[in-house]
Amino acid sequence: MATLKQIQYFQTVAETQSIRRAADRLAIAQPTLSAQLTALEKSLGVTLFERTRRLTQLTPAGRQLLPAVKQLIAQWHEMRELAHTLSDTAASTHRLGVPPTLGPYLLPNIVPSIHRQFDRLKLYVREEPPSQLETGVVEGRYDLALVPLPLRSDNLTVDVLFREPLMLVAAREAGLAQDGVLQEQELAGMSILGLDERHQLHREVQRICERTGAVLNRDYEGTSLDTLRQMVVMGMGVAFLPALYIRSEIHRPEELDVIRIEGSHLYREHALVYRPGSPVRRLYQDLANLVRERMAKAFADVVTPIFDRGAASSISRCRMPSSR
Amino acid sequence: MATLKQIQYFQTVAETQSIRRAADRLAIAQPTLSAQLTALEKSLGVTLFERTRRLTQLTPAGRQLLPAVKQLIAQWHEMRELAHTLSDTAASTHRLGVPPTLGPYLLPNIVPSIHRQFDRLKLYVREEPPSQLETGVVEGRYDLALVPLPLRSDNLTVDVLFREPLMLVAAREAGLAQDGVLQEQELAGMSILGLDERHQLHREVQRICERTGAVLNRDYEGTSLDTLRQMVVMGMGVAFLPALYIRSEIHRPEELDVIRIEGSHLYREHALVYRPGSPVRRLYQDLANLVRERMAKAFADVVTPIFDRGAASSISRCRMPSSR
DNA sequence: TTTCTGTTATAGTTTTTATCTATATAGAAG
DNA sequence: CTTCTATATAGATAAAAACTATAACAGAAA
Repeated sequence: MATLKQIQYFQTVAETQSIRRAADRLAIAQPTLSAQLTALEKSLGVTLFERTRRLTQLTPAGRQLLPAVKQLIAQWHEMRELAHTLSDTAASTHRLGVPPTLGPYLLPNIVPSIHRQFDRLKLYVREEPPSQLETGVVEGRYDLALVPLPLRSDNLTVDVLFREPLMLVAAREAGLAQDGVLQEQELAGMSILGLDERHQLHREVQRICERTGAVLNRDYEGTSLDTLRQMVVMGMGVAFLPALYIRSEIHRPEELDVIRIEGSHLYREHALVYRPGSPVRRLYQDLANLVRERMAKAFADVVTPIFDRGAASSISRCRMPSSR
Repeated sequence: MATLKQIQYFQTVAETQSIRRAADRLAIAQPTLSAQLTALEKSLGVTLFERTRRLTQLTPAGRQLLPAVKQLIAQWHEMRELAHTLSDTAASTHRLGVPPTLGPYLLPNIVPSIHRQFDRLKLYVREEPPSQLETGVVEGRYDLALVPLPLRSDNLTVDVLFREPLMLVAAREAGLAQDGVLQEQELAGMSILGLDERHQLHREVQRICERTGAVLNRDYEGTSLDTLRQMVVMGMGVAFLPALYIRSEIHRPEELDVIRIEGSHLYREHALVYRPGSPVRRLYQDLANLVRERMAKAFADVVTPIFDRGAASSISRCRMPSSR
């Protein structure tokens, strides 16, 4: 099988019309070049050069092969250049999965600062339910994903990002919000609207209801946060909505009351996950930090960035792969 | 420097998502493949694969490099195929030089039968004065050329093709042609029109004039055979024209008398020349034979093919290069 | 847990091949 | 006829690509 070297030799000899000069230019010995040319001719089954004492020029066949050779080498240089660009890991396209209840409300604030810091990094973003995101990362359909905790899979690296409160939202006329705050106990018996059970948020709200004595209304379930909000506006009940959603989408406070619940565990936690073996995990850690910092700056009033449980202790049941 | 092999390995591993399976498909040992992949990654400066126990899949960078890799390999196969086609020497394009006083009148009869016998051979034909044809072949601007003898250069292989009579042409009203034949002695004192001195034919006619005592009229010289013919038609004198030209172009015998001269050396000889080192000289010998045979069939009444002085003894002052 | 299985990585060896130096050979030029 | 220059050949060396055997390790199964 021929080599790229041999093909480059071919081109150089064709250009210089001399094995000797080509050898000089290529910084190899002349007999080496002679031998490699012969080897290439043999492997292609064509005599490429007519060697005379005065000069070495292309045969008709060699002449017609030359354009293809040049193209091949050009292609090769192009590929090397692309590889060089990509050698900065932050220059490739990474496939990021996000859950539908977070992505649209978080990314618009995050992506610009990612591009500011990693100017050649590109993101290919898709939305899917968190469980599919996890398997997606494990199976390699994604390079990394934003997912709510806890995780199902135990073979992913987890960088916890931040804690996002779940706020109670009620129609204005319900008159629940005397001062915008309720005690956790006051939730008991309330009828809570939720998303359908394929969403992770369904389970989170369910957990809260169990603990506080509220009742999850399963007669009407939303298929997205927006429909859930509509259901609340229409007076069908109250609902827990993520703080980032509220911050992004609820622009008309006259319609809805947003109520903070005094108590614990009324939040969800989001993490960035990726395969422990990923050669660019370092980049992903940087991305996670970037997200945390960005949250601290832009959403300090809304979410709680989690730094301490970051890079060091974030790997669940999974030893650090030996670095090569 | 990377090799085409390594790039092919890359593609196979990307396709099979497994070093083991790729090694099987490539019929090499698995450690070899591992090593070659590592070598390629090192030479490109990019980690291409994320190796896990379960499978081996592309990194983001590797994923983006894959299309370039596929293109490179496709290009390579294309080139191999072209080389294979060209390995039949009769499938390439050969640059043929012809003199203006022969090419237009010979080639239309020759080229079709060349294509009949060598159906994939292509000719790139250019017209130039014989002396430039010779240097053109020596310097590699042509692969082969049709030239009149004798040659200036002594480092070309010469396949003599045929002998072409020069016929005397006179205006009808001159009344020279009692029976279409003249004795050589009768030329003495005649005023002969010729081409300008850059043409080989000028010298040939000059030689004839010197021997027969005819006078070469240098007041009016033609720049092509056609203008020479016009000069004869207009009654400016008589001229020697090559038999093949007459056969091709003189369709109106009422205007001109074509007279054969009884005597010797009233002809020119044409040969096919090429560099002795040409790797396809065998093909050129075949072409020469084809021309001779074609002349014997189509122009037996006009020219004399020369077979005996062909392949064997045609090399003037030039030993046969040692075949490799 | 332990064992088994399948995958990649490493070690050590052999074979192949790319490269070098030195020299032969043969046109071309003086 | 000699010298110069270009390519080819020979023999030796170094590089690399290949193999076998085995280690390391994750995941599945016992």
